[in-house]
Amino acid sequence: MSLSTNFQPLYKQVYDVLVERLVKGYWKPSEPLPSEFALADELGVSQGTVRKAINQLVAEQLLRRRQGKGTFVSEHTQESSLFRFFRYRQPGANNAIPETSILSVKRRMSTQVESQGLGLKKATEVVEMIRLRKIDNIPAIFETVLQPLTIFPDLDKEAELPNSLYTLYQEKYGISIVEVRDELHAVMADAEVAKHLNLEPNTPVLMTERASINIDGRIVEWSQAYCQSQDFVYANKLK
Amino acid sequence: MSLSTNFQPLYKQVYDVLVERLVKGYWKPSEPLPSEFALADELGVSQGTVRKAINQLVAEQLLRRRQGKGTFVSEHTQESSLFRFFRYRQPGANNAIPETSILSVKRRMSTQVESQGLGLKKATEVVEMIRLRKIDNIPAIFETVLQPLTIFPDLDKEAELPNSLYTLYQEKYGISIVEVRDELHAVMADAEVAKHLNLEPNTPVLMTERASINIDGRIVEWSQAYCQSQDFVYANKLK
DNA sequence: CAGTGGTCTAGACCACGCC
DNA sequence: GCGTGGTCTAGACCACTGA
Repeated sequence: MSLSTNFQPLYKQVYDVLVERLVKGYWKPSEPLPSEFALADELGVSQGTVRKAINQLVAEQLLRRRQGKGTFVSEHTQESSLFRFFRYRQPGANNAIPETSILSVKRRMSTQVESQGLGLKKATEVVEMIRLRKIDNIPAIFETVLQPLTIFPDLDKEAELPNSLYTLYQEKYGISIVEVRDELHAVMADAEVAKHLNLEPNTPVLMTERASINIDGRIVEWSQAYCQSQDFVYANKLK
Repeated sequence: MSLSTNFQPLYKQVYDVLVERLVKGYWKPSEPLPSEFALADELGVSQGTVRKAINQLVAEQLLRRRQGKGTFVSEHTQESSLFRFFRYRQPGANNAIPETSILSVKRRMSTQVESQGLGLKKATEVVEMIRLRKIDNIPAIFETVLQPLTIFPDLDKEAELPNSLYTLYQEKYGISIVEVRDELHAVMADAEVAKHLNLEPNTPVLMTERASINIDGRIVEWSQAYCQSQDFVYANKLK
């Protein structure tokens, strides 16, 4: 493989090759990559250069390394992806893991707002999932998730929908979520939200709009979630 | 300098030495550090090891490097610290910079909630600043900021309070904020908040409690901010 | 034990900023 | 031209894993 045609640093070219292979599913989640020396030989660079590219992918959590064992493609396990992107918890608490129940799944066309949230100019056919998530057995989040059928064909026919959808995305559709973008609003709970969250009408709730980004940079999911704000907060560390 | 007494990797020991010097103000913001080779000589390690430690500090934004010039201690300029930690903006917008006006400054003892927010077991004497921040000339955020006087002696006697306090903290008090922890709530605007944000009473607003962390790991500031949610959102990217 | 990643070194050359 | 950081290499040794 020739790497010398353009003027990016070698390690960046190696990085790009690795990302491309990950995107294309050349190595599957939880599989090991070849060793640093093997990759270095194949690509015609030194082991240190491969290491630098791999380290960046580890920092971005696309790969994991274990000394003595090897370098592995990250899996989105239930717990890791919940911990990583789930921000709601009791005030001061460290972490929370929600239980999720699906209220409905159907196909429909996206509205204009939703299309825009998905980064599209035109309406597209989507799967709409409505879910209720509980934290410590308290109804916490009432959520509508949209997935374009072009990206997730026949997602609505899945027999089992897991607590964290990202696991399913990765295993069945080759989609690895590497980033989410949230916008938070404070709104009044409407009758439906209040009912599901067990609130008085006209209680303020947190509303999060979230776009989820695949490893290849596309928005592949858009959701709108209402979280009751009596018992829960959206916690965020900025560095 | 001997680095061989404990069992941490060399680069980590170098990192710790550098952090300690930064905490103690051995090098001031915007000053250059010695070159990699000079540091390597002084500490008795190779240049590559120093580089690894410095790279980590660059990733944490405590240092900045410029090829051909040197390595510099980050300054919290007005703009950079506003961009870095200011999360409120119009939906879909990329960035916003607020204008800030100070409504009041006084000394008092912290309440129990505030002491806890500051990570303290007992009440302490604090400066309380109340500020109103506008975005695009719209009153957006009504905010109460608390600083312990033990950390910021005579802060209430400052003649000029800048738009971003972090600049002042760094220049006058040797405090460098490296992390903030936010908890977001949705609450009803009370009469005072509604008045300042130009809202009808009983409008839902976003309330953010923020603890700000110094380079040495201490919480040095705690604030509570009410942001109107008609025009603005709290935007957050998670990776 | 062999194979993996983790650390550390020494030295080469390049790209940039400045005098 | 000189000094800085940026990249790349080659090789040594250590620490962990599993057969």
